[in-house]
Amino acid sequence: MTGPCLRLTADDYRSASPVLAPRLLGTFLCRRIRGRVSRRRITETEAYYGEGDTACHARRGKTARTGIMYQYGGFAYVYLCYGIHWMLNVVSGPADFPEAVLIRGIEDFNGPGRLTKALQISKALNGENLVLSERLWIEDDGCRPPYDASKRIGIDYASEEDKNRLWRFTLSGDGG
DNA sequence: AAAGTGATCATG
DNA sequence: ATGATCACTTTG
Repeated sequence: MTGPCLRLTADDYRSASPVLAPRLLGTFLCRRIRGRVSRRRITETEAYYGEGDTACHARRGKTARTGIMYQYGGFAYVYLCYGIHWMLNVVSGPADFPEAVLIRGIEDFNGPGRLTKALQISKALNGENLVLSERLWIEDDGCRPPYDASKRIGIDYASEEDKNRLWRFTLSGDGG
């Protein structure tokens, strides 16, 4: 069941990242480039939650890079990984608590580094306000697809407890 | 299996 | 100032 396509609001981003991450599955990641808007459904996400989450970039507290994660939800957190790939995250939750949702896949582009390349998302969009932006935002048409939860990947440095959290979310039947 | 690649952060 | 690290992708 779907309805009109509405931009996510500030309230939508107030959810804790383990709640927001599956909620974002099936919503549209929207990017305007030179007047053209591309909309693609989000197919895979991961949650990173607080300084107590040893997989989270904010595990060692607030720094120049992680400061944006301490904002209230609705901002983009974009950082460079392995010197090559830009990662897109959606900051969630209340102010002063660092958490975010990593966008790991969209229709036609699986992998967090590939989707940012396809949508030309880089450092210039770090800190973008997704509630107000004309360049990057998320829309919801009411689609609530079935999904699976599994362990996050690429976090060998985290504690066993945090590695075992089922905070990776994939559309059912999407290979996850 | 392993390289490529550079910003970031802890350490000195 | 320096070096280790890294929420990945591609190639062999």
